[in-house]
Amino acid sequence: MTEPRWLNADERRAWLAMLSINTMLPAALDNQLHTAGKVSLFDYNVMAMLSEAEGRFLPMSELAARTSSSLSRLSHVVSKLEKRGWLERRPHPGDARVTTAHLSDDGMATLVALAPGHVEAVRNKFLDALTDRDVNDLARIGEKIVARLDDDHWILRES
Amino acid sequence: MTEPRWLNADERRAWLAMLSINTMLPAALDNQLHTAGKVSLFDYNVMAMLSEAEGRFLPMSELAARTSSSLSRLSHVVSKLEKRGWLERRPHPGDARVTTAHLSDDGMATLVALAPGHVEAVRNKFLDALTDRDVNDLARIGEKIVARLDDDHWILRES
DNA sequence: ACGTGCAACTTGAACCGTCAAGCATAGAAT
DNA sequence: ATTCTATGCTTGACGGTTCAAGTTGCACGT
Repeated sequence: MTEPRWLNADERRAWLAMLSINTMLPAALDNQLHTAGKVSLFDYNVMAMLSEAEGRFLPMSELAARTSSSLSRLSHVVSKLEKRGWLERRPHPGDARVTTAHLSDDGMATLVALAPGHVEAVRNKFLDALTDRDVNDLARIGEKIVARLDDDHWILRES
Repeated sequence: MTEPRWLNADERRAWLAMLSINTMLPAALDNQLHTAGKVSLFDYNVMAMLSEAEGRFLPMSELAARTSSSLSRLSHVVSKLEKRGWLERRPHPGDARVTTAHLSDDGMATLVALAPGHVEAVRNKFLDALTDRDVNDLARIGEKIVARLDDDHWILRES
């Protein structure tokens, strides 16, 4: 039981900024997406990840990994999006335990319609605050943090 | 209606990392705090902000600003913490519209008990991934992003 | 072939956050 | 004085997230 090492000035600045960003940034983007199309940032992301996958489908667990979410959370959301006709669940041919989520044409159309406004918001609320150098530094630092939280997170595989 | 500027490689890396951190980091810290004392990261933060204030109290709106939250969210949480005996609401002497939230001795004791484990988790899940230089860069970049989201956010006042 | 364990989900309940509405007070305008 | 607008906050309903528990199917050892 030793005395904990409290945060120094820079650590505190970094931590408080991170904390504020964590609540304000998703709120701002959620807001834009919700007024543009009654979709949350998470909903959007689920569909975006499917749209980039081969054949526009992924097993639930892979989709959960790519959205950094729990399987439970994902399952609820997929049910919701399925009711709207944007997604479809299908059994996996090779393994009866796995369910694959497929992005429907309607889902793709919705995503395409929402994408420009969303990218604009990402720039407006986030990237436009930064220089090219900042963006590069942030990518490097951000990936280190991701690695710390999950050492084989999918975003670390590509680069 | 011009073609939107899609993200380049570094922008995409920074954005995806930010997105993953936004979901995984609060989850990890929430987890630690919840198993240590049935408290959420937000609950902890509310109490921490009060503990650092003069006299251990703040008006609701100031507390909302310091936790980057809506007044509504804060009000619900303060009610919850009040029921646990950690906080107390009092009317403001000078302005009958404002309510002040006071951290009780019990609340302070709870916070003191939780603090070492929490700081340890912040280091373990976040700061330990970074060099001193990274921490400094992140503080600078993070504050730019915060400024973009709210140009007179309280964390920008001190520095 | 059978049991044991694990992996991939799904579900319902409890909890938390957001949103829209409402209320009381303060301050400004006339 | 009286109205008008803005500020500060609370509340309840709704929808989303988490948590614990349960189901099904695969893989492996015996």
